[in-house]
Amino acid sequence: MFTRTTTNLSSNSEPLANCGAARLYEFSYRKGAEIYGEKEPAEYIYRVKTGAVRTYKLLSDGRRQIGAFHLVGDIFGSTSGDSHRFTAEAVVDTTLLLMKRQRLEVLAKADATLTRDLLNVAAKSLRHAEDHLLLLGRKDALEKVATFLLEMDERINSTGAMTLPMTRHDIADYLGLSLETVCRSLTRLSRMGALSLTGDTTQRKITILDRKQLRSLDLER
Amino acid sequence: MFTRTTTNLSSNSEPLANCGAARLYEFSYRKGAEIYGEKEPAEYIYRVKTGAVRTYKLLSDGRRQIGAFHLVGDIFGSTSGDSHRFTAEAVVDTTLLLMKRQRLEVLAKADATLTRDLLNVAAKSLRHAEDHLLLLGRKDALEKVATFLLEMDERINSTGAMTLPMTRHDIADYLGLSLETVCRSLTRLSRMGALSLTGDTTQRKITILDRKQLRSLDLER
DNA sequence: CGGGGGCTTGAGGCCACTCAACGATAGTGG
DNA sequence: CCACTATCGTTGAGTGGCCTCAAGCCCCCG
Repeated sequence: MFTRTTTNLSSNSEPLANCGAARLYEFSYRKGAEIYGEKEPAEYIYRVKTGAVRTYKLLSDGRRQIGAFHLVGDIFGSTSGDSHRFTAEAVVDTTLLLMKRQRLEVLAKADATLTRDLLNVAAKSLRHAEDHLLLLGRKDALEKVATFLLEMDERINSTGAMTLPMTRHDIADYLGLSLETVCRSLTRLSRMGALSLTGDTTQRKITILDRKQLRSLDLER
Repeated sequence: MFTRTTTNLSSNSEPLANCGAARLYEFSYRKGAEIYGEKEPAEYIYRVKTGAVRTYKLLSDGRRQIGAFHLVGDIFGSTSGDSHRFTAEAVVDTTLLLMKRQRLEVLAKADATLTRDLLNVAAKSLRHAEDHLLLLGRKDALEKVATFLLEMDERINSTGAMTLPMTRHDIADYLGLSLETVCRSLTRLSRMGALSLTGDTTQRKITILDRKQLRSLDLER
């Protein structure tokens, strides 16, 4: 919850955890539902309670670029500007906690820790975007998919076994590929022994078998 | 300067302009000189007084992705984290104004406007990065170059006539293309009548002749 | 004057794209 | 219960856009 789930209030591990003073709202979205649209005024900050969210931009001819996936615990919508630059949609059925921006800013005036938290949230988004620039601009398909799998594993549970909430189409639009290329890259990685693909359409399960091999494709220095 | 160049202190137009209280340093860099390296501790915030700066990431095999160009007046290095995520280099001979991060943070504690400025600077970087994601992931070569020219025109003087400080190679690494493709795209745009290329190697001058045509290639909705 | 850096253009190849077909599963309504 | 449809994933065939390699030009500088 934006709230006191945690005993550790050190601002790094759980930013905005100590905001009991602000009113919290909870809201549920069906799979595919829009949470906010590009250019809408940014009224709330959100935290994922259950489910997953994608934020994206569109070109006028329909090409889509997903900027980020937000998983359980993630905070998003912190556009430090008046209006959103992305559209946000529920990837699966999703519950969010939301908090009024304005209220948060008022609180931040009196609370230096909260201010720092807000800056940290912004900085984290920036870091992610910057890493993604390198991926989109300079990595080939196999490298993109390998990087994606390592990112998701780390963010879901780091066990190497994951059931992805998003479709191949979503992954493709996140990585700047076609969905067919995502498929082919996964099969290739599977054939290389780096991972195993099990489950059917509704339960896409991926298990990382050889993390080392994936890391060798994820060659940031 | 980070200083009082401006009479308008409204935080939107000239963030961090009112920091007379903080000590300012001035430093010059030769063309190609490194300003800071990836993973170095982030000690300063910078503002371009004259010249231009590129910030980039490298893959271990040498592929480079330029994240942003910083022109006169731009503020950069505001990694709200301990260390830099990019390397910064002077594109041409450059003079920077710098200010200690730590000092700035101390001042920000007492000054809500300054805090807001810092958030705004971070937000602006984020916005730029997010726009660039769309470009890198979903635009073709001609669209990338058209978008680039419109961005540069707007940031330099909006007159349609500009002398770019960066090389074709820099542009390529910014747009996720090869330098040859950048060349070919420029020639194509020139042949289409959208712009004119004049000057020699040392004075790369580009004049936009048909802004409408460029905009139709820059099809964000 | 020779060398190096930057820009342009051409030739050819490859990677990722499009188009297409097919299998599997879930949901819907007769 | 069973077509019927829609959605998602996988795989193949063929194409095309961008990359690589290469050559040549111009300008500056030692």
